Amino acid sequence: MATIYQVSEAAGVSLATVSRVMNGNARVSERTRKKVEDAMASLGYQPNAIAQSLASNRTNSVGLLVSELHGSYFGDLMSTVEQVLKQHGKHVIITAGHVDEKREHEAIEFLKSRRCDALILHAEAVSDEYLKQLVDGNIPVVVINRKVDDLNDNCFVVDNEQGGYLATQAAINAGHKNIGYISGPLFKKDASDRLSGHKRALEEAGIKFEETSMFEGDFHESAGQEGMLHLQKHYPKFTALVCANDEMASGAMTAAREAGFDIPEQLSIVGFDNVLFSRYLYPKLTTINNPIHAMGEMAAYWVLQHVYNIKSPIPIEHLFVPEVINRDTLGNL
Amino acid sequence: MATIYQVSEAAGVSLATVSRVMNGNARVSERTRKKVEDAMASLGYQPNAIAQSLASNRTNSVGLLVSELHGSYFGDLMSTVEQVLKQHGKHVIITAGHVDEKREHEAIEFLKSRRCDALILHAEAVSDEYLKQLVDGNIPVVVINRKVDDLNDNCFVVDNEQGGYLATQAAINAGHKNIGYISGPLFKKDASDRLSGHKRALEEAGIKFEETSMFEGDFHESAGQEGMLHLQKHYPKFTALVCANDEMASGAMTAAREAGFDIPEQLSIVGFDNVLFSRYLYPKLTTINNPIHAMGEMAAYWVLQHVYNIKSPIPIEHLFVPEVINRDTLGNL
DNA sequence: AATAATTTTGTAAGCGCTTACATTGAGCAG
DNA sequence: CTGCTCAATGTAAGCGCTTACAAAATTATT
Repeated sequence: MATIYQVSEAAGVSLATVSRVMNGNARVSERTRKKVEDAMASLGYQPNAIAQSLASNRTNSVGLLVSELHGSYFGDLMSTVEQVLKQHGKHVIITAGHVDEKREHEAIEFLKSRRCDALILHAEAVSDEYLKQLVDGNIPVVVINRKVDDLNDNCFVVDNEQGGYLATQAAINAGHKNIGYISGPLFKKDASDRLSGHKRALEEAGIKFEETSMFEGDFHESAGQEGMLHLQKHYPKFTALVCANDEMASGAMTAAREAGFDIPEQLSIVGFDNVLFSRYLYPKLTTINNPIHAMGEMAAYWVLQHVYNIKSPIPIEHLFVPEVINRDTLGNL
Repeated sequence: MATIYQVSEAAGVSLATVSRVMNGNARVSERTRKKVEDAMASLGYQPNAIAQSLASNRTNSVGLLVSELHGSYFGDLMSTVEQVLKQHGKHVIITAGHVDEKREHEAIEFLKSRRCDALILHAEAVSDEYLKQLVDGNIPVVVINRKVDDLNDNCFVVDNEQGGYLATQAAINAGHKNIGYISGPLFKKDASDRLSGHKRALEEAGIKFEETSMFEGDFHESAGQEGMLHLQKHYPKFTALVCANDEMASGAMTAAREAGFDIPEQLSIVGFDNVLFSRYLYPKLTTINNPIHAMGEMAAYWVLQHVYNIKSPIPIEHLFVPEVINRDTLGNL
């Protein structure tokens, strides 16, 4: 592997000059530039990014923490962030935190030890306190899908309460009065926000929220099935079911079908997130769009602007609005 | 950010000693180890991985190239590889090649410039020649899901021909004689292998392969819909449809439903890959398991063994066998 | 106690770059 | 032709570590 030294020798110039043509940040005469480029080409020279980083204190890479490396939600997020940053010559280092405090913490430490120029975090398990410390530290940090008090400028979130409201409102508008709800784990902010929205829509329509109409799941598919079973038992009069995410909606659909319900004729279902596979479902799932794509994009632009001084082509916004995606699982009563 | 120098000062020892306790590879007396560890803790010292890499010529990270960062197939692959490597303290740097020669090439160069200790590639667009060169170079490389001549020891592949054979055989065993086939793009080795398997099963059953029974798609969902339309027109007698991947099978299912077919009563469908969402489909897709999980695991173990001298807990194998996953879209005639 | 063997620790030379500063040399006004 | 300016290039220090080798401290051997 050729080094800059060999290039400088082959080109008959100094190290510094080679470095200059590589980085293009200082003036170099046309003639020497040519000599250096030729030398590079003939040696097949490839700069050592590690050495560059050490010397310049810049890695040109931003760390991205996601909860999982699979699943359409995170796939979307990773794809988007990578695409935007790569366009500007920056690279993404991805790690997974698996919604576990220790592992998230380790993943973040890893990114820091890797000297990422910035961090984009979808952190669910670490404490607000830790995140605040991080932001106060010497590395720029943005947080996706989580609102931390006093950290508004670093957070990009969808209005989960409004999303929950819209989902339930859609069901109400379709004439439903008895609406079951399968929630996410309520210790998670997004889950409890969505539930609040659900309750607000109910209240606004003059419908009383009944404890038995709700099941607290864990956002996984199986919780949808359990929830469906639970509701059939404890709240049998429901004609519509709002689920706090698409995975659980899918589970509920399977369970509903097994129980002999026609969807949406006998049971309407509304999901949340609008992940990619929601269109593969049959019938196609009516859901709430969680603009993860837009959030990822925005986070990437924030980093470009704040860390690399590349002006964002779109104004930086922090709160994203959800919207109803009408498909086939919500029927009129 | 504290450096090793500050730690050494605080602990009253030399740089070298601090480095030794960090790496645990040389003997250090219990007393000084303690002193150093205390100093580290009180300074909140975090080693600079960049500097470590430069000095040791080891990054403890392996590069992973996938075609896309989204999609269940790659999600699975990334997840698996990361999990295995992380268990052994190694990290994964993920890049996407987007099935484009130039971008794959750039992605690989990036990983090399990052001085990854090894590369795990799901490379679809670069040439065999390039891969051979890479393997001959000074960085260990393994290739997933692609068989390159003379590179058997570095390739991990599923037996696509056999998979294609099994898919069609399953349909034949269910009594079907007129079987449509939606292929992947035939310039891709896996697509043409699957088709060969399809033909072998047909031949074995004494069924003549008809050109009109096949449609060449591009592995995307839309190709499934197009293929379905094409077959209805040119090969209307088909009672079963084998698709070269699950995405296209999903598209075909949608088109079939729109055309009024009951699945599997009027039309049977068999997919290929067994990606995660195939179980979300309705009816649940009968498909061929593509052991991407096992391949990713194996590739990771290969790297651990060959690069880091960590013995693999399972014997290294290079050819993986596909198998039929019986679900609900294949019916008896 | 003296010496050898061994363990523990320190010294210093890099790893491959970037960059502040110094030097060189060309161009130009006077 | 001299002196000055400014663009082009070179020199060398250093980024934060690892590690070969040397030195010192400890333990074992006689």
